[in-house]
Amino acid sequence: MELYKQQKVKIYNSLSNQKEDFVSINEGYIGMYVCGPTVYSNVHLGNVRTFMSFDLVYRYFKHLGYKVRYVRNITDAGHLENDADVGEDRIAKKARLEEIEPMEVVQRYTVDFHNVLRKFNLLPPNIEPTATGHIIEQIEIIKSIIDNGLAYEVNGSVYFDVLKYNEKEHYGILSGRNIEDAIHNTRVLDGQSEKRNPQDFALWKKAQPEHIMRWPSPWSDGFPGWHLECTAMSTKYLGEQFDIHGGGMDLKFPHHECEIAQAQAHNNITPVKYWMHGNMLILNGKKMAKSTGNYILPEEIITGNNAILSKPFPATVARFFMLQAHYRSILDFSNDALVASEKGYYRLMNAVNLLDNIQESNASSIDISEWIQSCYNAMNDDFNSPILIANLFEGVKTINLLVEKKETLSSNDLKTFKATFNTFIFDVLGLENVTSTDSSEKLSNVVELLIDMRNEARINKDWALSDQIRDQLAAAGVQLKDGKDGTTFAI
RNA sequence: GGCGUUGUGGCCGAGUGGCUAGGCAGAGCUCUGCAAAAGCUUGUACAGCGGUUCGAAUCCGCUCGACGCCUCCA
Repeated sequence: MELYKQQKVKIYNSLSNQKEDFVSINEGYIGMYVCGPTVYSNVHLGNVRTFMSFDLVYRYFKHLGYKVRYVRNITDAGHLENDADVGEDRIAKKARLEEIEPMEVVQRYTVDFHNVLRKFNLLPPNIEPTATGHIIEQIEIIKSIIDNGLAYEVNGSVYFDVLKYNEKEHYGILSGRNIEDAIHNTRVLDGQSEKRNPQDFALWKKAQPEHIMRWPSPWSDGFPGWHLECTAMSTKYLGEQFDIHGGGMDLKFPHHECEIAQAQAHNNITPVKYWMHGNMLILNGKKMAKSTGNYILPEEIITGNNAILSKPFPATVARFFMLQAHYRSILDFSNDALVASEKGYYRLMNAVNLLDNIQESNASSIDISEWIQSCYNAMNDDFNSPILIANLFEGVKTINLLVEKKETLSSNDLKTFKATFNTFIFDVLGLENVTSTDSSEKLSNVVELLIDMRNEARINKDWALSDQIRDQLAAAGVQLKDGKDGTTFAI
């Protein structure tokens, strides 16, 4: 029997602001859409956190035996710098500044994005569509919305009529706003706006003559509005209504609100059953954002090449750090927190490495089924990875007791225990087992030699010499670890 | 100003109306020639003020603070 029939997941649905039992539209299948990056610059660590949160969701559903279609888009057109009325396209701007083709910008940062996510061990989505690859689909949706009387054309641009839509539907259903308040709070500043109301948003924008990113349409040579691509691509690959839509908290309004309105205006059905929003990664008490310069690049974690870092960290340690917080909580990034996580991470991996040293017994002295279910319970409760990790550390204690033969497991129990421990750490959390000793072989040989010399000195009870070797190695940054089975070292 | 989230012990970070989160650091113990490492054990907490309750850090109200969105951002 599939695991998902035994393990019932609850998801916090942003639409209802409460945890709901997850029931997929088609049993055994899940359609999931996550808003991807706008590829106009390098992704920062905050971006990575959001995608990692949904990587966790994807991995867990797969583990439960669901057949998941995971779609995550690449925004390579239409994302304006300012509001949908006046700003410059982010990618076009970057291309202008660097004097390269917009598609070169897109290519460069798409490749970077993939490289970064691979380093952090995120699984690729099943479909990764681009906005520019779906211009026709977007135009068709605009036509449909115009036909339904919920969009209007002005000077070659098409806008969504939010007020008209709001007469029958609730614009603001996701973000808990109502349009009347918004109208009262809107600053009326640009008199030359083509929009009937400031809340209206662009579905199609006519391109200025100098604008090089342009496609033909019934209204003008131009480009699609940012919100539209997600509606077009999610509808195309997941259907008019699908299970899960995810993204960063900052996309809730207006982006996801607009998606709901567009899809409803187009198909007359609300597009998404469960909306999920990952929270922000903050740095220096402020949101990480490229636009403010308050950010850290994923690469800088790995190289240590950032002023706030005391040293480099393996990517998987950063992953572990982020998974120690729940995806809906704001997470505060700092060097100290990362250092603390790293120590915990190595303790966890040390236990993983000890698993093979455990010997099976005739009978079990502990009940592992309860522990296993507690791991599932953690994940079933809105993907609570911090609780799962706490349970895994309970498992670490158990492993140490088993190694010391203070507890015992039968052959079957041991097999199940090992499999569960490994599955949650590597398949579900997506951690990788790296060793802290990544020194070169030469250095390793030299240290081994010194260890041999020290051990000889110790046999001769020449403590002065043995301590000198140990302490001077320590001063050089090489730490000796005397164990029962000999001496090892760490750098 | 509006909408929303949030305020937990030295630090990071979970959580529930009454029962230990967990990690790091600290302390004690085991091991060791000493030390380190490793393992085991362990203390300090729920912003403030009211209210509901037999009982609240957990529910409600107010105050103060922080953050996000309200123009683009994962």
